[in-house]
Amino acid sequence: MPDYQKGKVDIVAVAKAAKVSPSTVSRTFNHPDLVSPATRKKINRAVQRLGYIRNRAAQTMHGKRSGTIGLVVPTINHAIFAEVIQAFSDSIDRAGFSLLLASHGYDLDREYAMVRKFLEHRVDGVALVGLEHSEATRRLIDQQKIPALAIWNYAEDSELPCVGADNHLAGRQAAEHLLSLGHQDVGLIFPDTQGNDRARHRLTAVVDYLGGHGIAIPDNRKSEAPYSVSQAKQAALELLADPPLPTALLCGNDVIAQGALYAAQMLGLNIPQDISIIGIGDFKGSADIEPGLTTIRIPAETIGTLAGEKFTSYITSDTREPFRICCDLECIVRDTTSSASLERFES
Amino acid sequence: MPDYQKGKVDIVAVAKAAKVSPSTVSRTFNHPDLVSPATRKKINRAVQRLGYIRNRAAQTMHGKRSGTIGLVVPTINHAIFAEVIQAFSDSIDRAGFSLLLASHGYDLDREYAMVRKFLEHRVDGVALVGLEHSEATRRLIDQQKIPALAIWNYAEDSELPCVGADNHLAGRQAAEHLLSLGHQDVGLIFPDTQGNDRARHRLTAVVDYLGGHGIAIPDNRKSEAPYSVSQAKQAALELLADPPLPTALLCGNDVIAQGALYAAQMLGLNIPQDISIIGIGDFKGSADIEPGLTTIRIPAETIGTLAGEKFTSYITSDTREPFRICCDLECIVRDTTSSASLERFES
DNA sequence: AATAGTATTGCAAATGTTTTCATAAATTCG
DNA sequence: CGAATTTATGAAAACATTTGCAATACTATT
Repeated sequence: MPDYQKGKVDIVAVAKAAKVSPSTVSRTFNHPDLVSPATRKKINRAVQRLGYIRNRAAQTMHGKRSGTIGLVVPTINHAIFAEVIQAFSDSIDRAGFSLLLASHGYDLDREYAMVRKFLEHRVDGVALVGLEHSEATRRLIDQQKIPALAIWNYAEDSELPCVGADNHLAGRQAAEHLLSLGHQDVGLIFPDTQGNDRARHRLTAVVDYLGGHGIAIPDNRKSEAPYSVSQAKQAALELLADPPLPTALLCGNDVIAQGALYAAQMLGLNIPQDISIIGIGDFKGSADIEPGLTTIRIPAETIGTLAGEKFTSYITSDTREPFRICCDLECIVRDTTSSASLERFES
Repeated sequence: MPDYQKGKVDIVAVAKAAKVSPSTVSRTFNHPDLVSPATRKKINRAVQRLGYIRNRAAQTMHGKRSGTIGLVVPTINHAIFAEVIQAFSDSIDRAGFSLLLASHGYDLDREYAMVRKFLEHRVDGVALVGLEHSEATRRLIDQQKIPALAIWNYAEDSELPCVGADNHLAGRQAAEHLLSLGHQDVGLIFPDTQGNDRARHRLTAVVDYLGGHGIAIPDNRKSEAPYSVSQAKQAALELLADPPLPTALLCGNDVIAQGALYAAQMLGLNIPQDISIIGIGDFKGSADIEPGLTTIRIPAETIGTLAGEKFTSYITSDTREPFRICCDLECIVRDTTSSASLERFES
């Protein structure tokens, strides 16, 4: 019968039960090769019997790693980051780390607070979304010399190691696709770009690219909506309120595109004949919608997995070679975009 | 100029800088009222200057709470739990706790492993999804006397404190709604109920209720699909392959319902005229789909928030009064269900 | 059989806090 | 003004580990 009875099962209780010294118990865990098989067995039996569980807090105090990595995301709620979080979590779990998660709701001051909180917990590293962070956050990371990682964005000159995609490129590819189909009258739905460099990069790339090809976007073709299907739907409804309709809608991400799609369906428009819609992201579900959403695929799962692998090995290595990994984008053409001339013809 | 230079900024470094003893520094954090305002100011300045950050690992070792709560969910990826995770995270954050998150992919043995991992980190509590857990998990929680919470399900006789909804009831309400519309030929799409008591409770309730009203569900009206839009779409496609079509589809959750909806649209069916579809969950987005999905609303956000509040106060109280909270369901009728007779008539 | 290794174990110091207890300083009151 | 409190601070033990060093017990070698 186990006798895990009254609380306190620590390494010395185990030592006592196995009739060895605490050091030997500790060694059984940390350097099993230094302990004779016989004693090891004794100790393991004692561990079992007492229901002992190692105390990482105590280990951490010793300068050993805490075995935790903090991830701060803008939001957990929406489809946007769920996939990266999942992949990142699984990936670091495989390397023996646990995930501390927090969200800041697109408020960079809260992001700072979260990082600080994680630092109190002595995480072995902090992963943040995007490359734009408050000065305070950057200083903190710098001063505390805590391994940090930027996820989701890529920039060849980023301060932090990063694993992500080039959001400028994502915006440009979306614009390119529309242009290649002959669209000249494009509506834009993007979120507020304040504190959201992903969105900002995409938007400027889109505007620049179209501008570079002689297409200016008048204000009445621009709409702002947060990453919410219902609010995007609303915004799209307004954008499509009075004719002439734009021939295409380019959306800041797939959540917005989904909203736009529903809005168009609600208005009885045929997609893509009456209007083309393109998103960015290729979130889970974008493929399944009817009609399937054309989008620029950002490989969230790959990013999360890779980020986890690279970051954990960065943390555990003693050289700490910085790295920057750019994940490829892909224009996934499904059924929400088609040639502009055709649209004009049919309408 | 700050001199946070060479690593080790601990409480004694601060003490030295402020020319007080470490005890006083500690007290400034934990019992500010016991230290004179003047010294407090000196200390705070030193803290600032050195960039000191408290070490919770060391505190934890002292028997103080670690300030972390572990949450183990089946999956982060899908819409299903994203909302609860977000709400729970925010809620415990407000109470000063940090969230350790892990997922087990509907594998209860992995759930056990995750709980164990969290225990090593000396979390102040573990929250699990659902009431069904492996014997090992239950024993672990029991032996370690760790505060535990079941989220998402409610049962009046649950072993663990719980905050959630009654999934039997959810299933019955869905069936009731369909029956009240006169549907007699109902197709079911549910996930594997192995290790998923939510789904199992819903399914048995549906079958029982319909059975109790003389409606048996033949095997060819039953289909299994995991919580994935695309796979559910596939399953629905098969279920709707050969006539006669059922007049309604009752789906295990909204993700599946969404897949079913897309499948029906793909087959050119009119919804709800040709076929009614009802989901369970009312996930973010279900309201926005076209047509809006009829579903049984499980108030995820409320559950997450409430769970966080109740659990943190449970943990911090010394009495530890167990609690069980049942959150109300609501049948949200949108545009994917309508009367069966009408359907027959139109077809 | 004595010597030199090598494999195994234990001792004790160190890690960064918190807290109890004791002490010193400041305040109140008669 | 001196005694009795009250307030503010410090010293040291405790928390659960890990690890460098020293000690002991083997094994192999000649």
